[in-house]
Amino acid sequence: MAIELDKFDRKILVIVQNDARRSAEMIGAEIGLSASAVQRRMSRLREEAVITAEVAIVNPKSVGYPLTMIVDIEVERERPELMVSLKRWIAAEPAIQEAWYVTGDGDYVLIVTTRDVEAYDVLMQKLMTENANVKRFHTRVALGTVKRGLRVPLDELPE
Amino acid sequence: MAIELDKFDRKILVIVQNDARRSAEMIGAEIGLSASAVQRRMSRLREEAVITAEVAIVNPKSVGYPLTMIVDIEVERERPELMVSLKRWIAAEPAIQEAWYVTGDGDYVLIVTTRDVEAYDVLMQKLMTENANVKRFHTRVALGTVKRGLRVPLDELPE
DNA sequence: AGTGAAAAGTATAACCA
DNA sequence: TGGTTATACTTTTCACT
Repeated sequence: MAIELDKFDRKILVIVQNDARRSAEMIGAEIGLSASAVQRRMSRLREEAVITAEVAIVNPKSVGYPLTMIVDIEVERERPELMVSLKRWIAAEPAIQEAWYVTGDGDYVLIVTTRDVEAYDVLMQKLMTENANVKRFHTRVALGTVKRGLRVPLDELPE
Repeated sequence: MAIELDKFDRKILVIVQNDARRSAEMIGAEIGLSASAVQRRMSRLREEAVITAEVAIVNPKSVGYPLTMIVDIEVERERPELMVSLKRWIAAEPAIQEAWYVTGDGDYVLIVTTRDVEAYDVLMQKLMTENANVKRFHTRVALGTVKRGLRVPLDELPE
């Protein structure tokens, strides 16, 4: 699963994790490589799915999605087929931004964003109705976002 | 805070939230607008910080960061100045990808990624030592990632 | 692998409707 | 605002080290 990355690859990743619009020429000047070498490495990183996507980050508040909830879900693990369909349900629901299956008693942690509490209530009722294995859930509302990102801390690596 | 976005803006955002490499021409063809109209809207969206960044998403596993932890932190709220420095500490720590201040008894929720459990232990010891107001923390390890992203569900909007 | 240069594709900005 | 055109960049591809 881990792919061989040299110093240059890691430096490129550190840069494009912050700004994917940087031209290969600029990146090359920064790390000491020609533009075409940077381009070739970028295609390889995309090819090997080290870079899985290049996306625009939208400010939720400026488009009317100010609410973020951290939701703990307790699930009955007895029926594996229901677990599979729950995962599909989560994956298909746009309001659920992130979801992990975590240590503990059959728990999932969800990050959910909605326009208001009503929309959140509707969503969670739908979740309970359409997934019989969800026993209960516990909601925490984000009062403030300290940090948000998916950046992998490559700059911390030795060398 | 909320900015006026018409149907075209929202369609553009839906597309670039998934793929920021799409050319304005392709986007225009998809939504029925000329390339330059799309470009102009894109610059406006960047200008007004509706789009806050365009970034490459790196697969943590392929670069040797397989561990994700969901960490609940309990904080003494008595001294506000310590709260401020805790927030700064979190913001400055690259291993902490996300952090929210949430409802409950002075709690933060953190999403942390590290190379191994040792690195995680070191990090959390450092957190406790350098932030006197952190009373205790509780760790859940992500056994599986169902979904990961920062996509705002604009496609759900009326019209 | 890396470099450098030509060809193809994109973005940016000025102008008209 | 949206569309069109001209110019400047950027990426892509290819020949060579």
